[in-house]
Amino acid sequence: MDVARTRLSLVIPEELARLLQEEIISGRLAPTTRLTEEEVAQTYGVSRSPVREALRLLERDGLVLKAPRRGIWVAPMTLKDFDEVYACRIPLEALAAAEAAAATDVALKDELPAILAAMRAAHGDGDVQRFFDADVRGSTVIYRLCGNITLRRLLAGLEKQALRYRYFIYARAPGAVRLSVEGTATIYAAILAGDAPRAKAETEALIGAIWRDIRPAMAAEIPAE
Amino acid sequence: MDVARTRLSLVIPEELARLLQEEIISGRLAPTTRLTEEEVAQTYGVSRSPVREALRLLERDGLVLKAPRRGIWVAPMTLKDFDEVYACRIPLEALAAAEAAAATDVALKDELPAILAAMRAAHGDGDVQRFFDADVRGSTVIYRLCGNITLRRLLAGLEKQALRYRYFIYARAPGAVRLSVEGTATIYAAILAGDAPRAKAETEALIGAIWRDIRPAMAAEIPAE
DNA sequence: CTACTCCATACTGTATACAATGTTCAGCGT
DNA sequence: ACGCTGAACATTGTATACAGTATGGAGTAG
Repeated sequence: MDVARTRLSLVIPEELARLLQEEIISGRLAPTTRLTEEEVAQTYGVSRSPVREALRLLERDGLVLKAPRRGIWVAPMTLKDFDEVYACRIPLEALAAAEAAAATDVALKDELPAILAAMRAAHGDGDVQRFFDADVRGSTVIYRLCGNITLRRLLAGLEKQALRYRYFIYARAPGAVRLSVEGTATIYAAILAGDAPRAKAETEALIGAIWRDIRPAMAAEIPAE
Repeated sequence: MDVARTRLSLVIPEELARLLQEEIISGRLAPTTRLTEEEVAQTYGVSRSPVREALRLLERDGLVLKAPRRGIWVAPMTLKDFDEVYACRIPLEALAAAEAAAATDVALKDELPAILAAMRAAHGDGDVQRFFDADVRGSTVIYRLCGNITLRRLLAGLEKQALRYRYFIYARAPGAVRLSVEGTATIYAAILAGDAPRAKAETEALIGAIWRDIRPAMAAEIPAE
């Protein structure tokens, strides 16, 4: 398919992983769906070689599960997995926020207000997709600010799993977005003020609050494990 | 090479990654060494396909760096990277220890004393390699105890980077091993007692102490970045 | 009707061939 | 002498062919 080839032109495995990742996070590729290399390859008009690499990348990010000689499936969404992701996010995102607050890259910090505005606007319009795009951009800015490449690597692997659950809930209960928007505003303020301990504490508080807030709805919609 | 093929018989990329990982952690493959796929393939008597997958795995674990179309290098050891790894280890290892303390798998917990004994014995003999083998086994037991698969995935990627620095220092200043042995004893005691908060606090204390303890020697031996 | 065996099939894993790109160094011009 | 250009080379990226294994269903025995 020529359209796919064009979009994949730079580095096929990474681009392919990004496309598949969007499918999985948005739920268009349902949990436990079987992915065969040949089918993915034909869908995107490439051979199995880059597909295999893309699937390894998705495995690294926890979006697919792989069993040797048996195949690959979209990772199931379970309450256990949800809890695990949030338990790990709290300390890691807090660490990232603290380092971001201590950073000196003013130009990068100045992007945060615009991102917050975009989140608010999307929230006002009830546009979940746009809210997510802004949210992801905000995370990216914080990761770049903190400059800890190792932490960035770890968070990249968590963020995608987390977004999957957040997308799932927000698409069903858009009201839950408000909690995220307001908490994000508080965190950005702390980062802009250069207050690392407060950025850390506010991040721990927000992620913990979101966790508690959406967990009951999650428990009603997905299996325990 | 037949010997290599035999050792690689199960799942070649994973086995290959494990062998290369040992080479890197032990320093036999020096930082910034260029790795060409063909050369690795010939060394182990396999084709480039599994080699490429193995190198992706090592990239995931932060042991090699990859630039598209340009090649792969053993990741450099720098003070910045060292600091990053330890900053991330503190909250993640502490979380793992806390969950391990709360676990109920008595059979698995009972393995800890033997592992501690092995660490002490290796320390007594000044055998760095054996100390590390025991240390890694201990980490594995804790990860299995805590049952948080997501956390396990994140730590697996950190542990290898961390071991590289620890191996580096211990091989030069074996006395630093004592700190690790005694701290580990305290943590294991907390886990066996089912005291999650103490396991968490002791782990934070130990990793922070090791960090501070070996950092000056590290600063003298490796570049800042 | 059930359970077990065996075979066909589909898919993953590995090897190899081919394409494309980055690097290096000789040769030329300034 | 120095810098630039370009072509040969080395190496990665992709496609395809082949090998080996897990799965599912037909067929048969109990």
